[in-house]
Order: sequence, then C-alpha cells, then structure tokens
Amino acid sequence: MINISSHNCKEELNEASLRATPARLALMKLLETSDQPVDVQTMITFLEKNNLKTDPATVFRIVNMFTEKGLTKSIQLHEGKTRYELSSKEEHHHLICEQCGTIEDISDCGIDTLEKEILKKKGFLVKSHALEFFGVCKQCQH
Amino acid sequence: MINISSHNCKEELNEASLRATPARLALMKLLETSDQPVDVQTMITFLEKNNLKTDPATVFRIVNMFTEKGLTKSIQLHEGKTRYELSSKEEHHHLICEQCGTIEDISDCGIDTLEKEILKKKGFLVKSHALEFFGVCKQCQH
DNA sequence: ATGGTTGCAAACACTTTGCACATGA
DNA sequence: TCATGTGCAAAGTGTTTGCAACCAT
Repeated sequence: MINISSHNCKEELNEASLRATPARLALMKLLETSDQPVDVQTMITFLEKNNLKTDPATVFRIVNMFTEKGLTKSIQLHEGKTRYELSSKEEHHHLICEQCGTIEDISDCGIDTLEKEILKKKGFLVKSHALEFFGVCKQCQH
Repeated sequence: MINISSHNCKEELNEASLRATPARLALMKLLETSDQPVDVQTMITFLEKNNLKTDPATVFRIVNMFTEKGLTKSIQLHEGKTRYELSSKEEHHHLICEQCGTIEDISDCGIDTLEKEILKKKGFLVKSHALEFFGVCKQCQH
C-alpha cells in the first residue's frame, strides 16, 4: 500500500457525495491506519478516545453509508458481527487464527481468473467475493 | 452428490456421539435434501410442519452442536444470520445473486492448491475456508 | 438410571428506525 | 438556508444461557 500523501479524507468523502463530518473523518483515518478490518465497537472506542461524542446508531449509519458508496467493504469472520475495511486497500484476503484470533493478510490468489471462468461457465457476473481462511497460525502451532 | 441409500441419520448422529432425537433426525434430513444452505428460521418452520414442537433455542443448540462435531458447516452471506450446510456435501462454493437472491453452487476452484501455498509461504495451517461470490445471475442480467 | 436434550423464559449482542435537533456546504 | 447528519430512545432480529422437566440409551 503506497499512501500517496496523507490522503485527503475530506475529498474522498465529497467524491462520494458525503459531508465531511468529524466522526466520518475520524473513521476514515482509523480505517486507513488499521492493519485489520475494524468492527463497530472498536470504532466507537476510537471516537471516544478522540473526544468525539458518539452513538452506535450513528456509527452503524456511517459504515452502512460508506459501504453503500463503495468506500468500504464489509467482512464477516463468523464472529456474529461485521467488520469493515477500506475498499481502496489492495486486493487481499484474511487468515484468521482460531487459537489466538490474529488476522493476517494474504494477497495473490488468482481469484480473478476464477471469476472470469464463472462468467463463462455459469453466466454469473461476479461483483464481489468473500474469501477467508480459518486455521492455526505459525505461532500457535507450538 | 450420490446418495448411497437413504443415509442412516441415526448412525451418523451416533458416530458423532449425539443422541438421535426427533428434532435432530428431522434436521439431518432437511439438510440432506435442501439444495442450499438453510437458516434457523427455515428449520423451525420445517419442524413445525412435521408436527415437531420446537423452540429457537433448541434449534440453535442443535446446529451449534452439529457444527462443533463437524457434521455441518456454518455459512454467512451478509444477511445478518447464519446458514448451515452438511459438511459431507461435495466441496463447493456459492454464487449469490444480489438481485433475486438465488444461491447457486459452484465446485472446482482449486483452492486446495492455494491452501498448500499458504502453509508454505506463511506457515499458516488452513482448517477451513469461506468463499462466496456476490453478483448478478444469468437470469437477472436482462 | 442417568446424563444428554429440550422447552420456556429471560437475557444478550448487534443492528435498525423514528424523530427532533444540530450542522456542513 | 436547508438538505444532510447526529443523538437519543426504542424496538427488531439473531443468538445464548439457566434451570427444571424429559427422554434416548
């Protein structure tokens, strides 16, 4: 991920025809700096730490809006909740350790080839996909 | 899927050291015959239709137990709920149409190769994976 | 007989919604 | 200014838990 300048979040929001409010700007920054998909609780805590009074409803509205506008992707790791990640991040997937819970990234899985085949064979046009791997990370394999 | 005889569900349950109760047997059958992953509401409706008095808590306990014992897999299609599918079904993944909601199956995606690479490159031992494609099915592409 | 299972009620966690007030453009 | 966004309260949905009664083995 090459971060060409401290990305102008305000601009990105405007491009998505969203107003640049303090909460949204802060969440954009959180998402940009986080090395793993973020859940709503974490977002709330982050906002509070930054003295931004907030409410779950607002955060849910923000992430839903972000996702609807294509700024973020939603991710489910069988935790009974949703995590969010910037769509602008390089295509990658996740390795979730069932023991310690660490979430590692992985790229390059030739899934585009697969998507093209799906279109040819099934006539199904893939818009997005979810690919996660569950298992045991290196450290946890004693 | 070749169904060698009307599979003896009772036996399968015993092998998993689970008692063969009416609800469990019925759910095994539902899962065997369903052509797509089933959610808990559908299970409850099914049990009621078969005059098996039941309760959500029981069904959740059953599917959790099934999944824990490896009889079923849990699947999340960004619906805010979990679906379940027999693990004994042939390895496959899902094409979910965002327009009409149909869930189509797809096999053969060479994901095992990928898992081996992950072990070699990252030292991460994959136990299971989730791979779903979201898009527009053939019929919905007018 | 007895330990695994269930039904019921209650509680939880995550998420959505309605509405009046506040705010960014 | 005024449409858009927020806070608060309430409700909705999916899921879990405690406990006494029940039933498969």
